[in-house]
Amino acid sequence: MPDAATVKGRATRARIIGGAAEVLREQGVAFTTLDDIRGRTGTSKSQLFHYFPAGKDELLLAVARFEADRVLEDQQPHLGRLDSWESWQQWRDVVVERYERQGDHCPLAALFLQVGRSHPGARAIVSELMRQWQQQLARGMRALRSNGLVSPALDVDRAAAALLAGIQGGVTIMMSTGDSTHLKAALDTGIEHLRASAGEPTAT
Amino acid sequence: MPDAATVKGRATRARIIGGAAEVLREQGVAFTTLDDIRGRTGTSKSQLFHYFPAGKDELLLAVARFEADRVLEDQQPHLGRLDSWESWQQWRDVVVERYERQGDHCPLAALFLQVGRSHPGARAIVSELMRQWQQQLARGMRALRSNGLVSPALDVDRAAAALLAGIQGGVTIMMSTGDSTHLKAALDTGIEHLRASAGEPTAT
DNA sequence: TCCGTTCTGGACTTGCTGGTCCATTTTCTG
DNA sequence: CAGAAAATGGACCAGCAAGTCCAGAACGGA
Repeated sequence: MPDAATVKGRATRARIIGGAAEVLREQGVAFTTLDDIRGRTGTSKSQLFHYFPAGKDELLLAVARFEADRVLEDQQPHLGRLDSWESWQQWRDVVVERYERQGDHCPLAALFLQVGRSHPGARAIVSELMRQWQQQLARGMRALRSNGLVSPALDVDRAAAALLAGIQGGVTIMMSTGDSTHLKAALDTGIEHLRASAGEPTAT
Repeated sequence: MPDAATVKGRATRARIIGGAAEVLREQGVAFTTLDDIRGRTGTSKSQLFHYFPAGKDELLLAVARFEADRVLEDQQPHLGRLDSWESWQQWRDVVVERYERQGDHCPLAALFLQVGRSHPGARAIVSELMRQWQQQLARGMRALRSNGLVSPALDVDRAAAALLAGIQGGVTIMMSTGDSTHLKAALDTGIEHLRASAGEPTAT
């Protein structure tokens, strides 16, 4: 898997992935050529194919992995410590801020569509990301439950799945409309749903 | 706007759009060429450019419009009559069924990414669809409120935005993972949230 | 220092695909 | 029926972008 046998080689490979990620965010997958990536990363055609022998698809997949890793990292440390209402709120703010900054680009979605469902590796990346994300949300909900902040009857896994869906959809809609209202609504309503499950009255 | 001056012309144009929509669903935008569309629709190159002078982008945009129109239509008449818990449930089932049938293709998302944010018309289509969809959900919630089924304090617009986000995200996740769990969770949790706002106890 | 491996540069090929063009047929109008 | 306008067929073009190739430079181990 480590496609470089040398320190220098690994550095180049990393530079290619990072640079490609930049270009892809700026131009979108559909409008990015290998030459664009070559230009940005200061590499030559042969380097691209040296590190990604299978060509463009392999490179795109590597970028997808790279981006997927960032997604959860960017939400830390908050996502890992969802054990109080304050920490949920902080996490919520970080998510909103992160995606508002990202604007109307979702590198992952684009990458996925380009590489295609046919490719075995593409699905795995997204599936794994979603699994981990949901798992962390569920863990936070269980922490709340341990602290007696939400009802023991709450179906944690379903609530986590719903919240995750809301986030994804909020981001999707923001990409299309440029408006983060839906993302915020999904997050706030989701958290509110947790609060309500504790019987705590909800202030709108 | 009506780019055809003749009955025959309009028919051909419609055939092109419909056929293109099929091909795009099957192969994905990234892998569909004008020749594929030409083959499927039994037309010639000159016809394609006769009805869509601006070329491929214009055609894709027309298909996007076509697909967007179907989205809400497919949810009728349920989406228009969300005035009882039963009707909400029916609508929910229709949505799940529709997207499970559609499988892992979201023509709109793909189209949008391909045509690009740059294109002025692309955003408008999606924005308008989201606006209408959310509006219908909100109307349904107001109907519930009129019938005393949900709390008057419910922030209808926010709840509708959150529910819509959940649906979008559920579909997105399903496209990536092939699993409709998240979509169902989002729908069920959203409806449950409405129910809870009425003070009605929630069965899990 | 020497030799094999890795890394790099960049010219070149090749196939595809969007788009053009014009001749021909069909349809509408009066 | 005649002439114009619309619709159609399909050959052709041009550019682009992915991928190939090989020569040469840098590097690492003995």
